[in-house]
Amino acid sequence: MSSSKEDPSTNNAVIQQRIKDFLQEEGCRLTKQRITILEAIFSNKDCFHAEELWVKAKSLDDSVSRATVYRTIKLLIDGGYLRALDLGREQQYYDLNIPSQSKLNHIICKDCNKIIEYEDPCLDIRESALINELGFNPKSMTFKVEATCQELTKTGQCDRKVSNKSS
Amino acid sequence: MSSSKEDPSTNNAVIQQRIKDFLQEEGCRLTKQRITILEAIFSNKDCFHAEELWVKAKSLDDSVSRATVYRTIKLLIDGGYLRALDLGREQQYYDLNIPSQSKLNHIICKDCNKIIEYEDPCLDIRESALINELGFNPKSMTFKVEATCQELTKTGQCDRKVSNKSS
DNA sequence: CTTTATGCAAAGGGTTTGCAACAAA
DNA sequence: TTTGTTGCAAACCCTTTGCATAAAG
Repeated sequence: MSSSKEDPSTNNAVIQQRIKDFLQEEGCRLTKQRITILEAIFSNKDCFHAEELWVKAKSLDDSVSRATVYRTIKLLIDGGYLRALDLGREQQYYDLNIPSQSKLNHIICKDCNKIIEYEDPCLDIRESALINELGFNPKSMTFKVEATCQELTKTGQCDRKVSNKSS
Repeated sequence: MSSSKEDPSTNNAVIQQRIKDFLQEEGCRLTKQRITILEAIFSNKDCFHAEELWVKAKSLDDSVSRATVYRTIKLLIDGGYLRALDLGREQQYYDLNIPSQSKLNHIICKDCNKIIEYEDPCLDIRESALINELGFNPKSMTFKVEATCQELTKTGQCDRKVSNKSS
């Protein structure tokens, strides 16, 4: 019951199909660029920004332009399939907004610059209750932590960081 | 003991002086523009963005330019007196980074577009512990909630929102 | 006086948009 | 065919920066 791998609602192929259905219901066309961008999104583990997504999509189909990536991202956000994260000023980050896959909380490692997503249901429940007491109905919650890596501090390297010993 | 009004460390005039001292120690000059911008910052209740601060400062001294506002903000962030908030993509928000006054958590009201700051020590403690267990030393934490206003939903208006009955 | 700070306007950088060509359906 | 979509490049918007002038110390 705690395994989500068998849960069809978390199967990427199923979700991808659901998004395609959504697009068609909306009267949008399933262009090869949009399909490519979807594939690029699902090939990402966690969150990503537009430029990353464009590079990935472009590697799958060279005809994909930045503009289409931005337009598709907006489309998917409107449909509720992607979520914007506001993790930094430089560029917007996005991730899949599938309830069973959404990890609302982010650690930005100041050492390796990676963004680590993690879940904390306690946090969500507690904050929902608290916000509700303050007179609001929460629609989205994001928790961002900037941190340094203990492993890197202790051992001089960590799994997340590409080894910088050689070179 | 729970009153912070008498605590000299939270007295705006004292903090403002401390910032001036800091600037001089750093070899910076106390120009009238910087002093004006400081006054504008302290006349704000909660967080603000650069444009708001510029408008406020300009109303106090018409000679203050946007560039100087941005440069002063950066100076104060470097000194640890202001903090950048990353509440949205459009523009950067800032607030005073005085421990006793810092409210790390923000509700962005989707109805009135106001940003409400609130404190939740439990949240900070819990998350610090959790992040630490994950192998990180947290340096900064921000929690953002987008929400709708219950009062506005129920009564058609709320105190935060400027009345939209007339007009 | 010396040196830092300022205002202005132009440059940056991510994102959006107008438009003519293009391709789903 | 028809209508929505694309790529391109220009436009946008917030923020930063180069430079000549101004002013703090």
